[in-house]
Amino acid sequence: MDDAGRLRQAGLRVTAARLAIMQTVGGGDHLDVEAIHRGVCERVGQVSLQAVYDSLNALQRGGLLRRIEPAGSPTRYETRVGDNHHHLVCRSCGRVTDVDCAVGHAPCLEPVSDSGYLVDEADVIYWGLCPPCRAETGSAQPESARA
Amino acid sequence: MDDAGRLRQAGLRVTAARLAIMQTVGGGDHLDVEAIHRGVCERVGQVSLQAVYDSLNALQRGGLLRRIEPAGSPTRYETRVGDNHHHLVCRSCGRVTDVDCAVGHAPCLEPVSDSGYLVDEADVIYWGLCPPCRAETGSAQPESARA
DNA sequence: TCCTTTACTTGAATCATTCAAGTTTGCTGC
DNA sequence: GCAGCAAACTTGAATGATTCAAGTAAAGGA
Repeated sequence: MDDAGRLRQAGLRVTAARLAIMQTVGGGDHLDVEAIHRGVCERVGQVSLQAVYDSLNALQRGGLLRRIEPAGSPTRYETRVGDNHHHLVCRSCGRVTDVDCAVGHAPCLEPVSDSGYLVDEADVIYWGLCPPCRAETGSAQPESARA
Repeated sequence: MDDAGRLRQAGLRVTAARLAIMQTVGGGDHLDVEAIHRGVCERVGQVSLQAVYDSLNALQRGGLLRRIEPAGSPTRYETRVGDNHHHLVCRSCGRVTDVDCAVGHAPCLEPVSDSGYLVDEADVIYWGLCPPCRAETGSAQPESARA
């Protein structure tokens, strides 16, 4: 299905701004709101930043976009939704990279004890240095991850 | 070792404010900065909010506190550091609950492909509803976690 | 006890994000 | 194809957690 169809299916109206958002986010790499706004304006002319925020929220609620919010850095968005993947985030430059779950359908992501919580999602973020930033700082070989 | 000793070991000066922060965070349950500030003032009288922010950062850098930053909610702190535990966060009330890693020393937290990243930490947050909020909203039985 | 460095105070600034009110536009029904 | 309504968009302002800056106070080694 195309973006317009997906929008309708989510009960959202099809507008130039929203199609441009889908294209921009889909063509980019975990873009932040500012970058999305720039991309949208390049495609369809002036669109207000607030419209971008509003649409991003609507698209996320509708399941067309996934929101990524690494601690201490602005929100980013991606079009890869509904699957089982996590993110590597660079501490130095903020770059975000997709990484598949180590165990397929995330059995280890169900907490041993859920303490009575009704769990509906598990967010996993790996923190580290991306290859370019590693080269810059001359970091040693990888250690293992600790939780 | 007591808090004063831990502070010195981290190369930090021992002050009434910092000891009060350690006590407050240790005695509380994943408190946010405002709550920590209140607790500190109760213990040692007026301390500026900025001093609390500054000390929390210093204590975190020194490894005496762990910072928890669930997406979309203010930063929280805890004294349980250096072990392998994750967090359950309630979508409704924001409550944070500790949960041990399902697999001991987090083998599944090493990404399949680290894409060349030098990974040093993995953050895992489970999102859901805590028991009281579940009761309020009359939610059904738990689903399994998806990543 | 002195001196240097670190911690703290007060006050202002930042920045992502949200709220509010009014206007425009997509789209359903006629 | 047109009317009407709700959703989307615009402009402008507000919010709130966090940080920055400059000056004062106090910890702790010499």
